[in-house]
Amino acid sequence: MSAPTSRHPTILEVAREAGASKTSVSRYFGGERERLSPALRQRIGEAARKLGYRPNQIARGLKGGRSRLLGMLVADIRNSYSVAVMHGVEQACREQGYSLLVANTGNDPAQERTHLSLLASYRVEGLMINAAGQPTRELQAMAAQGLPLVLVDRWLEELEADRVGLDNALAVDMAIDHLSAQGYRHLLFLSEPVGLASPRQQRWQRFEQRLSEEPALDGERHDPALDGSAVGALLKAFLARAGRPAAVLCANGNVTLAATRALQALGLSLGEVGLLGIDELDWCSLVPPGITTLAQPTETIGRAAVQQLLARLDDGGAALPPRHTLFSPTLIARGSTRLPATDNDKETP
Amino acid sequence: MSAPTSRHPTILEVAREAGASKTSVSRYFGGERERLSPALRQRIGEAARKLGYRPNQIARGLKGGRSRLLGMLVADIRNSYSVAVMHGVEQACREQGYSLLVANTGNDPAQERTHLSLLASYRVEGLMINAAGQPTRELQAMAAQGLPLVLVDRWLEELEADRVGLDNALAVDMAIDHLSAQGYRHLLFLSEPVGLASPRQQRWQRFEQRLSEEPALDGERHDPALDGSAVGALLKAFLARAGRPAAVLCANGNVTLAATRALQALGLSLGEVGLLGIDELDWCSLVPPGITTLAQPTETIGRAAVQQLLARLDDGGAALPPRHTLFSPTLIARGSTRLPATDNDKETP
DNA sequence: GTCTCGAATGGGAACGTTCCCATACTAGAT
DNA sequence: ATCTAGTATGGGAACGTTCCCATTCGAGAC
Repeated sequence: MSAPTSRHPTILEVAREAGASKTSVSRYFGGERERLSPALRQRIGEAARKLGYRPNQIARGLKGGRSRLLGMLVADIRNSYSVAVMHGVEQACREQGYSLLVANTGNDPAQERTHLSLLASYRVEGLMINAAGQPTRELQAMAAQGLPLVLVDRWLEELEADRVGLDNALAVDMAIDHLSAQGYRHLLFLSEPVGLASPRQQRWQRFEQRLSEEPALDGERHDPALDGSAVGALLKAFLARAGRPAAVLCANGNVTLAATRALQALGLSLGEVGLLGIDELDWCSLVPPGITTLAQPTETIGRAAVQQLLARLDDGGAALPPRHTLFSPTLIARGSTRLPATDNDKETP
Repeated sequence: MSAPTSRHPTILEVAREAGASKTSVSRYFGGERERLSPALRQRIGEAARKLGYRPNQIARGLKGGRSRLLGMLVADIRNSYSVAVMHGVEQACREQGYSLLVANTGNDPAQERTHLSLLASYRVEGLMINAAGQPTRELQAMAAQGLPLVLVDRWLEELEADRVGLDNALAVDMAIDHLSAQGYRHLLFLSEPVGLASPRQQRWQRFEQRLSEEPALDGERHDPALDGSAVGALLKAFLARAGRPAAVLCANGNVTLAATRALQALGLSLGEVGLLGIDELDWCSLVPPGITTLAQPTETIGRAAVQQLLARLDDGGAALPPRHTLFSPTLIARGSTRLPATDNDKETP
């Protein structure tokens, strides 16, 4: 009542001011300016400017069913990979005239369900999902209602939906090839708990497969919890067991961080024990002698997700089969995968 | 036409299914369940579940004027400080039953204006602003329309609005006190180009003030562009000029990154040349011997912003004076501000 | 038995758009 | 002159809610 809110002007007020009808004003802002006579066009433009009119997206969304909103469900907004992808998504959205409604689930499956229905209630026109858990049922329901869905990075086996992400098998291949070429023979694959997260599963499996194919290499796989001292103990035991030259392949950025910490705590220098991480982080070049990484084209992945969504939106449910778009990582070789020259020939000390 | 979209059920369909009126269903979902008889309540609940009904927020927002949407304008979504604050914002929003519409301006003032009016067109109920440029005019207009505004971290002098952020003077004080206590005498304050960014200005000014008050200390201030080799050259020249023991105070995370790179390139070890950064980053403990930082309570800052916004929303424009909420940083002391024992007494070599 | 009151429920207008359809006018063809 | 087609414009219904205002009904007071 006492609010000093000088209400938003409506289309009707602009029409009155311009001596036109609301239909004409609607056309003016709805991208049909060419249909208006130059005189009317000008009058409307002036009136709108004078009143500070801005079309109400809410009302617009109600009538037309076009909310011009795209939703993105992010497992962990503090994860730099997620943020980088989101950045690409955001840019692409803007370029296409959409806004982005972001929901962060904090890796909590319960939150995930809540947020999913929240996004639905805003009638987003499409949804990008970086799943924390397995909200398959909910997503199937949404897909059945005709909502375009794109799974980003992580996917759900039972869900027939478009997917965008890294070519995980290729990434592991590149990692192993590089480590092998650099002279490392004993490999430790280190992951966060694999669980149901598809990228972790894929990287994990590919590692096993490749190792079984390469007689010159041997290795182990582990997926410890990253908090606590498990990583350090694991590394120590592995190095004792495996001998040299040994290297650690980190399945994602968090693992790289934990492994680097652990190696430092053990007083081991990078390179002498090889270290290669999937995901490039801004500090990887900083820790001497630099950590070798496989960088994901995060921005591209984000843009691809939006593009895929809009393609679905366009073809109006032509029920094309799900499309999977995979991207290749880029190897950034640094000192952490360079064996010290002097140690060249003492294979197993 | 051919779309397999099995339309969202409406309140009317639920009402029909439950043998009730739309008003009752509206009450059921509008948080007035107690007003309904247990029998009716149950029938509506069942009908809604059966049809998979979900209130349409768009329609809801139109009639009631309550979009249940809060907007946040972020200068750079890839900046870990911004993301951390955003995380707090997002959590607080969720807890209060709001959703968050995020707009990233990529530090581009033009984008900023565009996004501001975009957010306005979705009729967000409040706006958190982490400004890239100086959209004072636009913000004044929005504030005049009764839209609650909170400036986060960066603020605009001419704009009378609530502010939430770090106590920058205190941060610089703590930094200088720590460096001084650790035995450093020659200080270099390094910032990104100060320009109009208020936190940079405040830190910059406080540094000058403090230095003029402390005869035991001397120092310089610089704000080079971070790309290119300017930082390295600057550091080298400063160290030659100033003598030892010298330390660098980095005004934010980006600077810390650049300075660390530059010191490494110069072959200088951390600690021998002191390094203290404002903003804690996850790699600061990794670079030997660890980088001393002043951590901001980012999560708290984000939550405070939302809280402030909702407070304004509640008092319905009681025109209270703008409120400024400042938070204290936490010092995390590491090796980069510990002088090597042997160098204790060669003040100026 | 009538009156009053409160609790439970429902009808209808309004929110600010879009979009279908009607109308008015101009110009050229007949 | 009349008809046709096209262009510029406007009126009104609809989108799915909320919220104001009835209406109904039983219980207790008179």
